[in-house]
Amino acid sequence: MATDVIPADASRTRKQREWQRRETLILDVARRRLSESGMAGLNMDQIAAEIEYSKGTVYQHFRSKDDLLMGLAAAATDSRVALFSKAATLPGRSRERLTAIGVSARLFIERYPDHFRVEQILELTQIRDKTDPERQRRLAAAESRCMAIFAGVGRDGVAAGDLVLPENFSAENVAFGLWSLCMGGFTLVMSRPLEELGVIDPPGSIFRNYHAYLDGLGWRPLSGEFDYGETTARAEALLAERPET
Amino acid sequence: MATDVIPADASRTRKQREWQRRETLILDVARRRLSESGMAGLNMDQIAAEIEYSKGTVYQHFRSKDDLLMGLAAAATDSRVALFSKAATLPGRSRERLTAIGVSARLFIERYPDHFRVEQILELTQIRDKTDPERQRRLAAAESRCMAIFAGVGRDGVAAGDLVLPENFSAENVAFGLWSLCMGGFTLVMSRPLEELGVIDPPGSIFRNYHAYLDGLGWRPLSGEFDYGETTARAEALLAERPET
DNA sequence: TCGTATTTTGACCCAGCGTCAAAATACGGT
DNA sequence: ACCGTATTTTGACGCTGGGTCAAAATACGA
Repeated sequence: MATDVIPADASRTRKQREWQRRETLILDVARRRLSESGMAGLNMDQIAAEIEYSKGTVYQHFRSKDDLLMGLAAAATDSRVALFSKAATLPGRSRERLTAIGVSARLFIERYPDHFRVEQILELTQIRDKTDPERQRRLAAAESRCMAIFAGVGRDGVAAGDLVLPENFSAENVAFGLWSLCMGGFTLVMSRPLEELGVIDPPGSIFRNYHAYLDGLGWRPLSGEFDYGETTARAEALLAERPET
Repeated sequence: MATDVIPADASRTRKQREWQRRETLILDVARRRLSESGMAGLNMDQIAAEIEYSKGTVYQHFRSKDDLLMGLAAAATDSRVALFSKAATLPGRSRERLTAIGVSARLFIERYPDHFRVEQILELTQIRDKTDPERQRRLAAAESRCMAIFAGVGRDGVAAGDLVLPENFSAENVAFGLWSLCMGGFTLVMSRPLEELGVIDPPGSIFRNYHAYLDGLGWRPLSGEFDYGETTARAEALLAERPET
């Protein structure tokens, strides 16, 4: 009976595929719960029930609840990196590409609000222990890639003479500034009723702040001498493709 | 025997004082634990043990663990407001006072790192329910005061002709930008090894980013035409007084 | 068909939050 | 000084939810 003899290799991969599918399933369920009802709503027993496997099985994928959170963060950062790299391919001047990255930061939050929530939660929950080192490594690598994308654009700007970096200020420092502005801005927008405090159009304001900062650094062309609205539209078109999770 | 007849009024206040003392004690212990070992290290039983009262007594001050966290946040924001208001009194041009506020944001983190940690944790932990409405009100009021301080400086800047606000952009929007920059910046500094990612002198970079942003808005005098180093030194001197908790 | 390796299961342990009836204490009146 | 009432404090207890592990189920090869 040759039919029931499945090559060990194929069997292995089929199993691996199923395992992978299940891991994704766990992450999806966890992400939804976390985003819907916060940390309080994330419960290992419920996750197990929802995916129709036992708790022990969940614990074979993730060694602890924290590790599961870390898994969510890694997935989130991966999708962010995907969006960023795409944005950085926008044809045009360095600051236009930077604009595209800014747009992608906004799109990231619009498209994957759950991922952003997770990133935020991880931001301030000192986890690190009790989590799989491999997952930690993956997260760090993804962050590193984000930085590298920025730094690349920055170097191009310097090379083209559009940007002159101050002393002791690298392209990564600029990235740090923009990152602070976006992260801080979106965090505040999501956690507080800013309109009530007198802030007009907070989300739009983030974009404006982004450009004000770049203007302040003297990154040419300045927003007064260029139509970044058009650039934004092009970036949105570029990033509209492939709307998958 | 008139001596054992203590006026009801005095008795009441003595009790109130003791109660207040105990509340402060609880908050101090909780803050230290939280800052030292994160959420995992914050434990109602241990707090009770450490202050040498029973758990029930702790629960008379705070209706839940979340409520205790909210209490910590309120205390943190209060001390921030104190620092901000002081900073806003620096004599000089509007942007100098803004510089002083920036300095106070840094000092806040240096002086009360525990408070900052707490604010961060609260930032992303959806609590609100299960907490005393009065405490919520107090927290919102303190945030509102921070905004008001900024907005006041902004209005002065506009009045003096040092700042021209774009359309649909209020002084509060500027505050929002600076707030994002500082909060995001300090959060990143505290949570990640930025040097490893290529960022030179992250804390100093926050200050530079702050001024780059203000330059971008065209808030005069621009950093190229004024010695804000001197302003910073003055602000530090002003804020050095009264180093109490 | 059977024995071994692997995977899955869920009962179980325990930490920790929040409750509440009982104990302790304070206080006012006699 | 004594007692009764009001207030405060206590800690045992209930219960939820994270994490473990021996036993059951399943897969696989001979």
